[in-house]
Amino acid sequence: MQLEKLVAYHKALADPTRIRMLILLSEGELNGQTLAQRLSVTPATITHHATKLRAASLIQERRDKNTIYFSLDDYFIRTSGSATADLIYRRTAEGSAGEVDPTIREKREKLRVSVLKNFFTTEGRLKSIPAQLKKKLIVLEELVQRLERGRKYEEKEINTFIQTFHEDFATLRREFIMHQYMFRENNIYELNPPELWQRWETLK
Amino acid sequence: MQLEKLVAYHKALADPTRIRMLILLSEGELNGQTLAQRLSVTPATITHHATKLRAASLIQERRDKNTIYFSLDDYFIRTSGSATADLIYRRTAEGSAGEVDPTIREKREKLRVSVLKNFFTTEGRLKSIPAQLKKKLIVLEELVQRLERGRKYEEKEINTFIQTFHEDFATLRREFIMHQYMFRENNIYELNPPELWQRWETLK
DNA sequence: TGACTAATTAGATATATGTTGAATTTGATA
DNA sequence: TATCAAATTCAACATATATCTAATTAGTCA
Repeated sequence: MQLEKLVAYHKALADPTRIRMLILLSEGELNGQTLAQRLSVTPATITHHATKLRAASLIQERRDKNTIYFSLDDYFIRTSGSATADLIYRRTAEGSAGEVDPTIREKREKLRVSVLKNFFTTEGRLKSIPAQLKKKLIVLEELVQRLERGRKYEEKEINTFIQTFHEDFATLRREFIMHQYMFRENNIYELNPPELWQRWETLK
Repeated sequence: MQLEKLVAYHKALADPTRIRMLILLSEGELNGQTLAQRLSVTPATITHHATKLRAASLIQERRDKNTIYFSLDDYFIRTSGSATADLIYRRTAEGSAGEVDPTIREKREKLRVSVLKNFFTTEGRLKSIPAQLKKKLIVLEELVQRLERGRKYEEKEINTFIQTFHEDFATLRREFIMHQYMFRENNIYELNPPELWQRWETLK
């Protein structure tokens, strides 16, 4: 049955330790001992979780001597669009060391300007929602920065806000959440701190 | 913490009853009693699951007199790209009654021809993977129909097959799975029956 | 072969969760 | 107000699962 596979997939991702495992693996392959140490659990626990992640085709293994190295299954890495993959993949995009090459910064700014020019009308309305993730994020960030930090918004307010730019408020509202620009609780929306935003600059 | 939300989301979808609930709701809103009956559980169980689905923003509620009607949160409906949303949303796309307006059929054929023409070279190679879901599905279907029904493929075979059309075999292989054209078990790939395929014709 | 290391398995425990029937609450209506 | 229907809460149970320690297996290398 088909249903069961879906459930198994979500079960695999329904545990904090396993997600943290995937996040660690997104920076490169690691063996069981190391994973155990980094996650403060025993090797037995790693084996347990590895079994489930493997069953869901989320990780792969490679053996070298006595040691088994785990890594993300490319099957999984490729995803962007699921919030989960976002969280895990985002970190790999940019090395945690800061400092950006000035040439790179220039390029980014150029891209940003060009996206804004192409996707917004002269009146400032959004012509269409970019399909390409990087461009979409530029647009989302552009919109979201017009919201007030720390203020709580009703769903209706958000809808109205979005509609001044684009008719499809449901999609955009959802994208705000998915890419961590906002969060919602009991239908109240609020801006996330920018550290949590999915930033387009970090995508390769 | 951010991690916890992700986990909660996956937990919400990590139960067969809840997924079946969402599938039922994809055909329209239903109240608790009806859901209970359709799923062969008690109303208490529905309340329990509804609480979790609501917490994950997957359903909405509307009250009419004494009765509460549940429906999918548009937040969720919009998704396409996650296999889960695929499974749930697919059913809503085309009314189960068959028969398609011949004008519509013509339009579809035109779109298909145009996509094939635009995305394939004259040598039959794939120029690029369409970003738009509908077009992507046309391309995927075009590729996948060249595979043999009922035959089991090694991962390497699939890679080789795909590479005759496009270099990025990892992405395409993944798309085959995501959109239900194939399934895999222990790294053996096999075609799904066409009834399971995500068909582009059913997208509006 | 024997010593060593990484991984896995097995058994145990605590916690989480899906389900139910019974009791309670909520809202509508006669 | 009394009554009815739908939903929710509560208490109980069974099952699943995350984690650990200890024992075992697998594989390497001197």
